[in-house]
Amino acid sequence: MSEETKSLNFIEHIIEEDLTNGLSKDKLRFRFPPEPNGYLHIGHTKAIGISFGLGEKYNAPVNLRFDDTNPAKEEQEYVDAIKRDIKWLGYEWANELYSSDYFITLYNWAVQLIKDGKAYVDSQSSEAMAQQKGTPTQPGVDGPYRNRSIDENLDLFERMKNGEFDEGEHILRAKIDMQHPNMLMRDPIMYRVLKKHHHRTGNDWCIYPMYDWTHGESDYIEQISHSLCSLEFKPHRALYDWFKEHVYEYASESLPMQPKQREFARLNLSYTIMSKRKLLKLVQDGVVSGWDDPRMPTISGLRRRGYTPNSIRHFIERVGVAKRENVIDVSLLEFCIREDLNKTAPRVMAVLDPVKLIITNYPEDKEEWLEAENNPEDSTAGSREIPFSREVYIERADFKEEASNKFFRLKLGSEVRLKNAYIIKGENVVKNAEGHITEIHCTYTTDTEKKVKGTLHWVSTKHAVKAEVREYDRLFIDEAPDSHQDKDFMEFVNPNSLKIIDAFVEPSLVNAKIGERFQFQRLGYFNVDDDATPEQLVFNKTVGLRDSWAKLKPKPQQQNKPQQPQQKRPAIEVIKQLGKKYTNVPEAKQEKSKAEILKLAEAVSYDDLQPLFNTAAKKVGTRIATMITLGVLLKNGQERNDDINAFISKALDDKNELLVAEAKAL
RNA sequence: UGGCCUAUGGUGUAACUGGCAACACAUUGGUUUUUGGUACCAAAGAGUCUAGGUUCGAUCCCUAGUGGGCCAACCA
Repeated sequence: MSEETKSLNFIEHIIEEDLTNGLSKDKLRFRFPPEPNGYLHIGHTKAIGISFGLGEKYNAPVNLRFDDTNPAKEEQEYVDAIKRDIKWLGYEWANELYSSDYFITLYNWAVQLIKDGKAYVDSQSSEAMAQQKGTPTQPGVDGPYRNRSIDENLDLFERMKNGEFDEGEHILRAKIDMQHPNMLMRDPIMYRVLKKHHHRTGNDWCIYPMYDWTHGESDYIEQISHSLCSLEFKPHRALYDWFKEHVYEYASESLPMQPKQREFARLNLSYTIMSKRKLLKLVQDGVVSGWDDPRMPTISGLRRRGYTPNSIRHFIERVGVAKRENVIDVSLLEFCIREDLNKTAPRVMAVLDPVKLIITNYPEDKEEWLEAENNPEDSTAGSREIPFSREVYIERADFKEEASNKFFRLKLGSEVRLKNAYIIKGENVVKNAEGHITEIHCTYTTDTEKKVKGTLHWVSTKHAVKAEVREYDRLFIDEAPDSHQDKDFMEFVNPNSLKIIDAFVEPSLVNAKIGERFQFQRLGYFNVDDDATPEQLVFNKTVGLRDSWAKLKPKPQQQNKPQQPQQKRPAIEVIKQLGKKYTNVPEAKQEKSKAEILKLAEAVSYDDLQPLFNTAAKKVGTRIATMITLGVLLKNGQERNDDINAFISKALDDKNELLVAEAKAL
């Protein structure tokens, strides 16, 4: 197989460069470092996909490291959920590790740093420290404890560790530079006292290391080669390196690899929020049923909704990796799940909004079991039998008493196919007192060969199985609910994001098991929800099918709008465009461009052209095109004026021969 | 009154580090079809934020401007 040379993203470029500069391939090592304080969401899958994807690409180990340095927020429940979600996505970590595993090493290094005069104990209030820290635009000032003696620092720090102080009394900070333009370098905090129970270390510790001190050193201990994180950590890099370089002095023999932190832009999805804190609020306020509510952008939510690991991995691949802020349209995610399910999901029939259809010339007591293909995309999927009888349900939207011939479905007097069954013809309707259609009467023919425009799905009323179908709409009505300074994201919650439908499904579905995915033909993809029981089927609508009919429908109302004729671009614009590349293209194309410009020039007025006389000297191509166009205008009777003469004479002095030649021609 | 990052069709990402701006989604036509699905074919859509500079040649390198983002938690 010829490996297709896929273009590399900027991180892969960095790795390739390191490799060519002598980094041995077997030294490559990555990590995914979640804090166990919430559930993983679709945004995390980007980070997961990048690090684990790199691991797969280079056959390098990827550690799963729980960044568990804040016992106030972290729980075992989240650890378990995160592991389950990553496994479900199909990734394997080399080692399951915890930052808390390194508490003792970190502590010893911190003591070394104190001994080297690189860290000190500060005993002020957090307010006082914030004061001294300055602002992004104003430098900070040194605090009163900054020059404590090493011995005092050592003593205080040990007593902090021993639990002699309350929270907030003392902290340990690195001694860097209170005037540094990067605020993170203004003597950042390394340790704080926290008398909390930790989900792994219990009550062993009452001082806990901060992120910056822990994260880079954990990377270093694990000998991670490339530490990838999102853009907001860019300012942390200076500190990451500062700590790393100092610790390297203590451990370079046993730990020779110095990790590199590199940052990429995180994923944003339209109509979605990605903040753990805000997702937690949706759960706590009961807006959704839990972290795994099918409307949630969490991995567990997507899983329950019916998304496949494959579809999510493809999505992440397509999203790409770069450094600029981005908003991905949800339609890409939907495309990815349809793409996957189209190939794999068995087709079945279900009617969500039923109306009874009676085939008057079909015997009342007759029933037939007709063969139905399970998946036209998969020849190995086989077929099943579905029952047919005189009375079936069809979708209410599939019938109109009369309609234009754009309507391919059932109407009175015309024919349509019942999928996998017969061709029927609409004869008449029965309505109740309110004029609501209660029955559609039709006749059938066994000639199934003939061509008809439409095909309907159906379920035999006698054999139909009741099922609950949950149809979801986006959770937020705003494209970026997160991004309004003046409004809370909760204001944009869509009140109608869940619709519960009593539906009829074909009997083959009675034994459908939780998690199984189907295509309800002509409707969309559905999976069996966790709430389903042997007595009550429950389906989630994962995503609808693409529906080009739905797009046609709203048209009649807007028909009156004057048809905007395909606006042709003004000739002068096209000329500018041709000109821009003029000097870069091969001669043959140049001639073609010139011919085109000559033709277009006929449609150009002097007023259009005049502004181009001021084109920057550098833009020779545009000037040539302008010159050619000017030639046409002059030929057609345009009189010479000062502007024209100045433009031509300036061109005559140019270095570019083409331009000079065109100018001479005038 | 600062520092850092960033700017390419509607969206996202490319362009082998300077050589006719490509791919995917979305859009619009068409063909096939017992799913108005799928598949296939085609079209349209940017000349790369602006102004300078270097160069035979700039999306790419340099400078300045402008727009967007991040940075002042004993959070990660």
